[in-house]
Amino acid sequence: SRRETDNFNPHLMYPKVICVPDALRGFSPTLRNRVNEAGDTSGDSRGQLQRKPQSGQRGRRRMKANDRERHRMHNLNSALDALRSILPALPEDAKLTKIETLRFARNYIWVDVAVCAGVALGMTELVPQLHNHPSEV
DNA sequence: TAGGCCATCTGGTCCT
DNA sequence: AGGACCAGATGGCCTA
Repeated sequence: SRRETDNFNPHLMYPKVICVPDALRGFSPTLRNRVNEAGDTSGDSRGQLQRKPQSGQRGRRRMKANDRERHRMHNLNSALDALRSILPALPEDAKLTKIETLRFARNYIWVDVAVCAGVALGMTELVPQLHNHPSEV
């Protein structure tokens, strides 16, 4: 990907600074459409507003399931935000993408934590090996 | 304009 | 039966 090749090398210990100037990040296109177009649902063929209104018990179940799924994904994103917040040396405006966050955390755990642990335990002979990353995920 | 990223919807599957 | 989880599909925004 462009972002990965230009800004983030998963083999680097830390990613380069990545600017994500998106004031609307966190708001889905669907929600933005709802706000901006006030009922004009063109262009969102799968959006809730343009879907056939589901009625009956099946429709109610589907809407509840959608709600739960939205909530579940928001929780997942909150967890990712929490992870981002504890990763070291990240400038304010350098919000990592999801995949970058996971890779960065993995590298951080694998190298920094493992090396520190190795040194602390006096296992210095293992430290050079820790710099050889296991296969990429 | 293509490609990356993202939020959301949806149906399937598994679990309680 | 209902909830959690997952993956595919879709469409909008952003950047090079």
